[in-house]
Amino acid sequence: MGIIRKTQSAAYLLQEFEKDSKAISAIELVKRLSKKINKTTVYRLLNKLEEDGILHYFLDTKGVKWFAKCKGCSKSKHHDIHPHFQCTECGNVDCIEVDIKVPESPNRKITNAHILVLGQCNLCLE
Amino acid sequence: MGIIRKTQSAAYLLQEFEKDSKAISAIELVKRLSKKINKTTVYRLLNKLEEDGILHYFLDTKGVKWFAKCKGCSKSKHHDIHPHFQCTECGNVDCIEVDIKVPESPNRKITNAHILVLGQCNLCLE
DNA sequence: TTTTTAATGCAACTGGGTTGCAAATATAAG
DNA sequence: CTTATATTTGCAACCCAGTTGCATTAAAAA
Repeated sequence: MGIIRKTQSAAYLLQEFEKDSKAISAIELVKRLSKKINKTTVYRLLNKLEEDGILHYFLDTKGVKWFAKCKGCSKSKHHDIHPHFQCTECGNVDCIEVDIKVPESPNRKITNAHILVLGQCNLCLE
Repeated sequence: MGIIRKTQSAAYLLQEFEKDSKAISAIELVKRLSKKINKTTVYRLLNKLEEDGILHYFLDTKGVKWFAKCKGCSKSKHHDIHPHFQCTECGNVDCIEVDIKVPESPNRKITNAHILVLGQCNLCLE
């Protein structure tokens, strides 16, 4: 897999990530694009863009997939091991641009970590 | 909800967590107990035990639920904010008994964190 | 015991995500 | 520009972890 053709669908999808640089759930994308792109195609594109290092994804507390633009990732390796924040009130998700030190653990070889931070976002705090 | 009756089903379920103190996926529990307890009941018991602070749960990389015994949690509050480790080869999951400092983040009130550490376990390293 | 109330089993459902396959579309070849 | 080739797309049907409604059963209270 990999290397995407310049198709209409791919353009529409990437456009959504240009608007604002926030994370978007797959479900939300399927809804937003439902008039232009088929659900199946949205999921296939998302997976392909992830493989190519254009997007990265993670799961929220419900196990739902969220996608966001990568910064400095390549097809061969994702460098996006940053934490993600989800607001427990409004459900919005952001990337937290912080380098994190993956916990050490004896007798194990640790290669990655998924960190989801929960709380209230600035909008919901007021 | 809360406060469980001493039923056969609950006893069978808790017995599984006595055997070894590892985390067990809901799917695995449903399988193991399929001859004694109905799938629906397993899920209902798990949720109830979680509410009561007997078990805690978290999601793995696929969004599947895993449960493990709590240590020092109460009905009113879970204290299990420790990381969990999942082996990318065999899929087994363990609790990592380490206190972690939840990342700070400006303009947000952070209350919790889900940390899933990935890598190879001691058995799969050999 | 009998009554009350919570727990259970069953079948049907939910919903995020995937698959098979034929039709459409982008790119390469001529 | 036209045709050939290969990737994408849409559709419908499917997968499967987890949930819900409801009648039945089994704890615990009276």
